[in-house]
Amino acid sequence: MNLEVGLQQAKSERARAAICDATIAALAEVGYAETSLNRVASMADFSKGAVQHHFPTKEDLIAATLDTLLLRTVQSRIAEPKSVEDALLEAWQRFINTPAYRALMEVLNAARTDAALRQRISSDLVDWGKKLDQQSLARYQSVSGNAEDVVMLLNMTRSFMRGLLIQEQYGVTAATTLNYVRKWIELIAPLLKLSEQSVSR
Amino acid sequence: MNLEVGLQQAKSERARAAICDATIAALAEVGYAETSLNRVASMADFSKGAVQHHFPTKEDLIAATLDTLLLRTVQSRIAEPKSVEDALLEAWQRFINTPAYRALMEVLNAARTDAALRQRISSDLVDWGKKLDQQSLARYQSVSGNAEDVVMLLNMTRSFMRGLLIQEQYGVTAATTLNYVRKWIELIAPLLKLSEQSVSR
DNA sequence: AAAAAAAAGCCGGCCATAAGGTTTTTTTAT
DNA sequence: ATAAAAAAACCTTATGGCCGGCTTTTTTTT
Repeated sequence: MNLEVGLQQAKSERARAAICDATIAALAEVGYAETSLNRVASMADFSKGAVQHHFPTKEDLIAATLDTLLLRTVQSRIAEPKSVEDALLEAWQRFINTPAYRALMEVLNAARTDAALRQRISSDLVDWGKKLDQQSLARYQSVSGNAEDVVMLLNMTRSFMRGLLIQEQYGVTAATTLNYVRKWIELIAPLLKLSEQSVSR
Repeated sequence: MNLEVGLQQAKSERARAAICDATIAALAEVGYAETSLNRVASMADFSKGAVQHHFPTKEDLIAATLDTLLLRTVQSRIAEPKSVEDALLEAWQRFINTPAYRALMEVLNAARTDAALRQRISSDLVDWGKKLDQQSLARYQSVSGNAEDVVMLLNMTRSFMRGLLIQEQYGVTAATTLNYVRKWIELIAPLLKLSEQSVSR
């Protein structure tokens, strides 16, 4: 009767996932500095000891959370886009302008000044960047025929959207922000076209 | 003999400026969370008591520092630009890609999740945004003749550059980043032209 | 005497460790 | 093969060291 190989392992896995989810929520809501073990524990409905059992140090917790975050953003599939414009707008609405991406930015920002954390996560981030580039190449083509342009334009778009998230706070309405996104797309889209089979199953 | 109206006042003013400078450096180097009164005091070569005399609470310190930061970035004059391209590149190199701007972003990011701080600084930030918009209008014109476009394009440029600062950390070289900047300038420069008297003395 | 600066002390929250207790898995012995 | 024993994993609670922010008190300067 070993259908469920590792009842305990499964439980453990569930616990780790729940804790990482709570960490993401905390990062998005209160930022990196306030994302304490205490807070994460109470948000995940575990004791602090449980959290520390699964993730001995805070760095471990953050690194693990970042991994699930990166994985999630890469795996997020976009419904068959009709046009480049649609695809980019979707990217903003369902990929960047989300709590999860805000959590990601909190970690990135923290890593800027925390050398240990930066070292710990940098290789993951580099891999992630490469995956995103591959994804760009798979989904888009440059009208100029230059593959490098595709990667560049998509990275620029992500940069722009990240920048929007920061500006967001001071007197710029969501509608204005959306206008900026549309304008950006208007400028960029003519340089791109969708690949034939843009949906990879 | 009141030639020096407030000798003490002047000294106090100098102390405040030095403390704010130290705060900016701390924000840029170690981030918002680690910018403690202790650290600022030691960096500015004052006692903690002195810092707290001038800025009773951390919020006061941050708010004052932000003010000098905003003032400084607005006042930063750009040497008579030869072209739109030059002007935008200068904006990146001497305005955005600087420790001071990084310090500013630390405050902005902290304000996202710190309601009290956000409330405290929001009006300053809104004013700052307006000043930047005015500056954009004074320096640039849209080839379409539409003034709104100028404001929008310049704000988009700032967003994009902010986003570049974040990406900076993970495996993207400074040269690549500069390439992105150039590409963006290449895209939007044709939509803008310099105003006649772009230098307001 | 008033303002500025320095020093000292308190409070609270953070991360980390360690000592139990409970549940699951593995090993051993019959 | 199966039941008991041992080991391991999981989780809780308690504890301690540390540090940042705030307040109060003392000293220095003007």
